[in-house]
Amino acid sequence: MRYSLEHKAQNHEKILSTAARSFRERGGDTSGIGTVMKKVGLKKGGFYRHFKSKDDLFVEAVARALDETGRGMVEVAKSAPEGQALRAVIERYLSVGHANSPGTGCVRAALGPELARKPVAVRKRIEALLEAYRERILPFMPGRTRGEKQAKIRLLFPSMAGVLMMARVSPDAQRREQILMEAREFFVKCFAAG
Amino acid sequence: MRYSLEHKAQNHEKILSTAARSFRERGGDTSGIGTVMKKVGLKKGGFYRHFKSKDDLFVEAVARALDETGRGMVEVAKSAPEGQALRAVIERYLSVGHANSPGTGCVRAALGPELARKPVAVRKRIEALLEAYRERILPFMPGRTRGEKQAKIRLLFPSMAGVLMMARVSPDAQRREQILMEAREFFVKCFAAG
DNA sequence: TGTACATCAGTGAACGCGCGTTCACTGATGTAC
DNA sequence: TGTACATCAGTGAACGCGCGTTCACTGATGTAC
Repeated sequence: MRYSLEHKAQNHEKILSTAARSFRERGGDTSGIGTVMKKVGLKKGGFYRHFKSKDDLFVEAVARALDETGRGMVEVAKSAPEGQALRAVIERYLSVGHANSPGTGCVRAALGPELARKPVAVRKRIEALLEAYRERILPFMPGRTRGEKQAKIRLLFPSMAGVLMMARVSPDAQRREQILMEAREFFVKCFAAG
Repeated sequence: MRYSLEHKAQNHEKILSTAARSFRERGGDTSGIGTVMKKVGLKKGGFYRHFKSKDDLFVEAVARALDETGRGMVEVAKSAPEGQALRAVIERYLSVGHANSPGTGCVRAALGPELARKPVAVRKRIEALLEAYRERILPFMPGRTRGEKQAKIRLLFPSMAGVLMMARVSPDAQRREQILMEAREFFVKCFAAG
């Protein structure tokens, strides 16, 4: 049967947000279309009324995830006390909460190596999404020139992603907290000094 | 037919080293036993005379990879000029060569999120392997106490892994080089100052 | 306003495919006597 | 030293399974007249 335009938009949205979470939680290769569609409450055959292919969904899910987490970071920065924006961003990124919730967290830490393995065409699209993310963070970055700020962001976020990713490997919650704490101190000192 | 003990040891070794490379290049989920065995020159059925399961191979391959890259880092450190050991390690880790050869490179940057998704039992084994890696690097780390040195290593390597991993996402070779160069400067300044 | 028709989101079954794993079998090597 | 036998690495075929994708079909909704 036919459904209303609103109905379709709602399901499209559900598939996208479910995939964005599932990919980050399980990895793109381990997270199947069938599983995603089941969570949405549809049969997997219906998937192709919404997306061209799984690869297509993957890139859109990455886009969605980067948009949401980027927005989250901007919110954190904006609600921080005067001059503490970047510190707040770093502390949020390297929080225990972020480490324990990969499904709603940073794409870099959840899917980094997978992104690196994608064909160049896909990596170009992803690079553009990462660029947009950096652009949002730029206003909260110290530095004299625009280029200097960008360089710092290109260093800070991948570094933090690496720490977060490896903290997630640790089976010991206390150790994990300790690593994150030390990393927060370090990155705040190096990037948000003052 | 039966084969000599030496013959078996050789094939075991071949499977392990081929898997260690293949997993890092393609990811553990995307790299099948069939593919690995074909590269070795055997049929996939023969795999189970050498390993209990794919999971078993995965952990052993990670162990092998960490051992080899750890040894490589120690070699780099030892052949560096007086007082330049850690600088040499950082420069090797964040080299273009390392970025372009994930198959022979650091497990963290190639498989990090995948490791984080493994069950606790597996993560405990991997944590022990990472601990052994850190232990090897320890002598080249500045710091007053053993704990201080360990803390620095736990921060430095995951951070570098994140940068390397994200540099690999960049489709532009020049941009990739630039990021790595800036990161080398940064980490040398912060960890191997002097 | 009422009627006829086109649209198309979702279903359910099927497709070929590669996966990890199992198993009966082979036959040269290692071992026991 | 020579013979009989056990071992077991590797083969090849098969297993069930879930994957991404396709497609004929359904039928309520949106559209045209």
